[in-house]
Amino acid sequence: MKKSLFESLNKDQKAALSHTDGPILILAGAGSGKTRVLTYKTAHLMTEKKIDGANILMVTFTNKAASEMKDRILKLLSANSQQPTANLPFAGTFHSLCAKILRRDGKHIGVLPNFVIYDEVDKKDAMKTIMNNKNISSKSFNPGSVGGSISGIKNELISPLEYPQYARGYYQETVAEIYIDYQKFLHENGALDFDDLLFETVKLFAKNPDVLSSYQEKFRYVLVDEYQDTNQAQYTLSKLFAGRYRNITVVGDASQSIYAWRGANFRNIVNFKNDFPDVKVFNLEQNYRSTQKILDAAFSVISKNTDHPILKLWTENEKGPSITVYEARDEQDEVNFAIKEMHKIIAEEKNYSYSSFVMLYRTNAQSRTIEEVFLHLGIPYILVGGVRFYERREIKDVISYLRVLVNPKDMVSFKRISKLGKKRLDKFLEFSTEFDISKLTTLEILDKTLEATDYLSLYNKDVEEDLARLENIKEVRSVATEFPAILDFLENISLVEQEYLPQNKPLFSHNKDDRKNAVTLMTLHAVKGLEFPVVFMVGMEEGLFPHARALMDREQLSEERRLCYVGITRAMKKLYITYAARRLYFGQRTSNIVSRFVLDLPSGIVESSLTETDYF
DNA sequence: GGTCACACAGTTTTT
DNA sequence: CTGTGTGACC
Repeated sequence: MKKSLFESLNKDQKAALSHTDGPILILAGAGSGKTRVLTYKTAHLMTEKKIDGANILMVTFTNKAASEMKDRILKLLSANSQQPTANLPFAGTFHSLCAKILRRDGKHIGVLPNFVIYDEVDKKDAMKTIMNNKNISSKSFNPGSVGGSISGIKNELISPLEYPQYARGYYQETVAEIYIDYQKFLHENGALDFDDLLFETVKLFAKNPDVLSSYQEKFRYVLVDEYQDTNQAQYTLSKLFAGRYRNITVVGDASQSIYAWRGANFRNIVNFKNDFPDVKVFNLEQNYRSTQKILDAAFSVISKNTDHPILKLWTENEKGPSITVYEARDEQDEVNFAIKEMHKIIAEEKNYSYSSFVMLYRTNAQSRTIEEVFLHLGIPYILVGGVRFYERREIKDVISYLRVLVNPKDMVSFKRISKLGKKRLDKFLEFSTEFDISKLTTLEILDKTLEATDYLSLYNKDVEEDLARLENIKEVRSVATEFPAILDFLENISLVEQEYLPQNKPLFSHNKDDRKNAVTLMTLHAVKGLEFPVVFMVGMEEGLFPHARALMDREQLSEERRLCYVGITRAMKKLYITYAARRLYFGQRTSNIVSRFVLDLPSGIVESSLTETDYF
């Protein structure tokens, strides 16, 4: 590696990446240059150690993170004036990796290469069908929560045959029965759900040591990002991949584990040394993102957790302004206050615009009031979250037609298109025999389907809501051009959430420049991995954050605290914390007391906004 | 097969 | 408050 590249890293970062072989644990604090170390390490492996990129596996938790990694590695390699390398490392999520493995080798365990991937909506539909067949009322058993339970069981790698021995009580025993039928149903439909992608791959490896062996040979170097958020299945897969060469680097921070409710277990990172006793551990504790006061605030909140290790971050950055805490009269006053502060900052400071700000809340339900105030005042914003693009009704409808073309066994999709009208279905079935889809591009198939079924006539251009749906279908068409092979297309839309395109979202302005210049609104979960110059954390009240459901449970409270830590550490320059004395929640006026997390902030770095706010 | 009224529940959501 | 699901009815 070129000296200049190496020199831009600090001592700890250099140490962490120059150790290339054997098990390595990098405890990387918020804003400590984690992605940097991972990408440099990969570049280092390729250029210095002459490792073929094809022998390196990089696993991340989002596709966005994966493509960022790829971009940055490519840049590093070309900056290092390497010949354009033929092989770049595989960088992707566990799910996309497993989908690829199963398409190739799933046949050994009865997984056919044209399987479809069921998302949460499909899963719920499947669950309803099964529960109906079993005469289980969806009143006493909510299909969504049964699905969630089964997901948890699968992530623990417990099969339908094994689960009954763990099931306790009526609910779990019923889940055990549904689980058996659900797996059978998926199999009959040629479908896998997200959890199956992982579990089936583990099974494939368990039953076919030679297949496992071929992947172990291929992936001689394994790097796993966000290791604190791995579940049992992902943890097992990591160990399997690294089982032969033991060149495994895991990166993460227990304090940022916020997906326990989804099976993530931060103990996987805490106990990594039990799995690999000869592990080399590196701590990255220098923070490049935030002011000292923000780090102090974050530390004072997270240090109340005693169930996991906590990194003590430090920075060479300035101390910065105090944390502003504001008690609003109600939820509208809260947002008005935030906007007033934004305007002050924009007016007084250079280089600040609406896009410098993010407003973070605990629950999506809170976003509506916030949006209303933004709309009312005409402030541009981008709302991240809500209904996922590919789970929107019109998208699911259109995709279902395509899925049935590819996999006629898929009854969930078939049922869905059946509900779109008898005539439409007949025309579709007639049309489906007329073409050989293997000879057509995705876009051609899509357009022919839309034409044959006259699907678009369901919507009326003059109705605003319908117009948005038509726009969304247009967006699917543009994705279709990117993936001319129908199987690739279907896999992509299953595994890759569409970017948040402002035009899908209620936006104040239709002017292109204004779109970029917008305040971001999102949940605390969604902000992980991002940073903003100014962060507003709103609704800091007991019952909202920490959420009411977490109040009675130590572990859940600990996770809420980590979530708060994640929120605080997103801020680069200035942090605002607000709560409302009274708020409208589910149509009820409630008054909550201030969040314990606010009370945990050290008084020396906090100022109440009743006084003049202190800027930069 | 489609529509309407009513009841009811309502964290977070990388894939 | 509001989105979703259910059951009754045309």
